[in-house]
Amino acid sequence: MPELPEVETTRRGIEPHLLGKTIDALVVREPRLRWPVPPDLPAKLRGLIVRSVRRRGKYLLLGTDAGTLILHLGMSGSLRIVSPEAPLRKHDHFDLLFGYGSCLRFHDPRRFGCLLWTESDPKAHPLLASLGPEPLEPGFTGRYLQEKARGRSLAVKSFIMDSQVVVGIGNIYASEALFRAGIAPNRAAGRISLSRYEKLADSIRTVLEASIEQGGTTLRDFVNEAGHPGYFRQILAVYERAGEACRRCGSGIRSGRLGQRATYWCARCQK
DNA sequence: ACTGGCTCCTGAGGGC
DNA sequence: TGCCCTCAGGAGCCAG
Repeated sequence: MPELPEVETTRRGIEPHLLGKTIDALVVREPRLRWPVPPDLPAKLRGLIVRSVRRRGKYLLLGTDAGTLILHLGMSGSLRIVSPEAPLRKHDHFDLLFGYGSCLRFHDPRRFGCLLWTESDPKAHPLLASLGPEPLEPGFTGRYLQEKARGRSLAVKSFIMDSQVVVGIGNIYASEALFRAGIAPNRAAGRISLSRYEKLADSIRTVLEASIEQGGTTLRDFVNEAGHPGYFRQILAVYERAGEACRRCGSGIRSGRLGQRATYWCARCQK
């Protein structure tokens, strides 16, 4: 399930195949994604050159001279570079075809992903306008987190999964980062000290960077642009390890639900 | 202003 | 072998 590391892995994988390339066609087989793919999009894209392949949070942004494609992988989406003749699988919802005979193919069984288009500054698009800072960029600090959490009673895990607080942290990395920071997931966000928030900001950076290095985490669906899985799963500390021994203290990893989400933690290491 | 709950969707896995 | 149920989750949306 794509979180920031999986989207960044995808971005890095597809970028060299797309930069400077001309879009020949967009072929939409299933427009019913999270939001419908605009019906006039194929006509708009034909002949445009991809000038940039960027990421904002979990959104991929393909920049052209006329506008920007906004793409989200939802929770089961993946993008692969394939030959246009590659056999179609179920749930291959659209192809972006390039003049040199290559194809960016979107696959998404649950259709929570999206493909949208904006001709204005993408930062001003409603989906992107209220996003919080990037966790791997300088504005993201423990002080920022503590400031943002002031007076708030919700659980710290839900707090760091809120894209208006910080982007890119989904259910897997929220549990992992809290374990590394030694903070219990249900602790009220507004009642955590500055020094512990500094440790949490560090843990978030560390866990995201480590996962990007491993090519992301593959639990069920995620594959990179070449169709290969990511390997971060092998070093997950708590996620989907209920009942197994904590790698740090040996006691059993707990699991439960918090804000309708599966949550994993070590009761001895996290307070 | 916050917070928690619901919703979209399909496939996997468990129980019987 | 097959059916039914539950769960997985990103994030917008809405009610309280």
